Amino acid sequence: MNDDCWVPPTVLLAVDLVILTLRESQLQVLLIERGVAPYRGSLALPGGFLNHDQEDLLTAAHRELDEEAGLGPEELHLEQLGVYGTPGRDPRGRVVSVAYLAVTPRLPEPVAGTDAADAKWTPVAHALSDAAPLAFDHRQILADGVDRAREKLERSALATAFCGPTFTIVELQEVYEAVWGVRLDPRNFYRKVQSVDGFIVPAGPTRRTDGGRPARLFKPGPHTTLHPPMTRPQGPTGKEKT
Amino acid sequence: MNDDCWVPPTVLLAVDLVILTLRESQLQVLLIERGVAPYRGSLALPGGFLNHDQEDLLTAAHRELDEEAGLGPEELHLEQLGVYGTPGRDPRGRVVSVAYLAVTPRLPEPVAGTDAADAKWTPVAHALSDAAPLAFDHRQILADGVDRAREKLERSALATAFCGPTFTIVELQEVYEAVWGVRLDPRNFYRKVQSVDGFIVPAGPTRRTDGGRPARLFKPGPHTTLHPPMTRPQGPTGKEKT
DNA sequence: GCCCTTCTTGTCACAGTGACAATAAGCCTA
DNA sequence: TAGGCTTATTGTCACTGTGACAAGAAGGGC
Repeated sequence: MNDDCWVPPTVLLAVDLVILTLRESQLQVLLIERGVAPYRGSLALPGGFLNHDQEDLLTAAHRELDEEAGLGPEELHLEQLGVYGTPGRDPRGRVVSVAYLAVTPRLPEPVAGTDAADAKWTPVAHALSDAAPLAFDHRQILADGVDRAREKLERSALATAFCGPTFTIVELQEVYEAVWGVRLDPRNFYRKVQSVDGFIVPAGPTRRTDGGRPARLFKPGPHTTLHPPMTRPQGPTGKEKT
Repeated sequence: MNDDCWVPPTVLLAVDLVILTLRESQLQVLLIERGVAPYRGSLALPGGFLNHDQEDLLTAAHRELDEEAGLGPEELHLEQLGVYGTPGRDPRGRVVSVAYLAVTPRLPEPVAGTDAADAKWTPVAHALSDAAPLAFDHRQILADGVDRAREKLERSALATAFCGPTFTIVELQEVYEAVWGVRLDPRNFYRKVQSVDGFIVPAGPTRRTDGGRPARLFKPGPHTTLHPPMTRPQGPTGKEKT
């Protein structure tokens, strides 16, 4: 009410990154092993505090992305996931963290020799299991990030962000299968994905082999929203209220 | 990097609320007229700083909801919208604001006699127009909130939050029409909305009149996610990339 | 009882989808 | 160089969900 004669409390602001990729047909996330307390030795999402008082949030996220994952501010899908600010989530004090979601194409090697050489790709299924307790509330953040990715696959062209500049339809299907955790019919997927307006466009007459008949190459189309949307099979578990 | 010998910057944390309702068949938002600088006299979203160092974000949002809108922490849909922390968005310093989205049933009167008697419902179309410049970056926050509501109407039972405990199908249709800004066929809407599993259930044999044939009453069903989803007409403007 | 209004139930053609068969195009081997 | 193997691409078919539109049902007012 009377903001005049009252000093509002301050908090520490951090950013955390959920960086997803596809490796060995599995959805994987980039985790680092913490070298300092708290949670020293635990796995955690890449992230850190704001550098200075005037640093923009998105800028900070990109900076961390570069520092901890060696991924420059290229055209890397980076989207705000949410804020996590429950008191007590960080033993160091009142830390409020802004989480971002990033998706990157298959990378041949885990980033190494960089600032944070201890960054390693980990299958999401393992990171979310009880076997690998993450630091802070990072398990929740990761779960939210994966959920977001699953949803966005339905209505946006996010799936192409998992692929390189060109890709085959089967590769695109593998993205959907890995992220959604389902099996899809190649024939129907082929038909469907091509009927979505502006999703993917043929990339030259090029081809690539793989054992059987060579597959056509495609690249991301002009549209980022999908019409009609890709529909996820298996009537999602109709959650009950309350 | 070396978190040890370095003091991370602190910021001021605030919450802002986008409170939507339906009045006179229009989507309206609750705005307050600011009584103090900065932006004194301008319209703004309800909101404020954290009360104390240990206050939870959601708690703070509910507190503001009560203080500025007189809406208790009843079963009011309150959902995190995003973080707005661009440096310079608030002349008072580095203020990072967490925005929440709330939806409430038709209220007979603008909240009055309360703490913030200057709160008033404003049609969203007007609040987003150039005619009524909002304080800070609240226009952007409002736009994001409305977008979110539009999307959630498709796949969640959010529409029922605009209605009272019981409602007719026509009333529900008015929600969709107002939020989406479209006209829907009553016959198809009637069929569709009833075929969605667990969306709405009949509320006793009760009825209510309105001039013509009395309409059946319904209440929210057990499911909060819609299958199949309500589809928004008019192929959304396929946005171009870049 | 008749008209007017609004709610509710049908009908019909058509697009989109899941299930599944058949063909095409390379490589590999004999 | 003719199979044979593997994988990609093209079809087919039945069925569901949807948009467009007509017809019937249930009150209120005169």
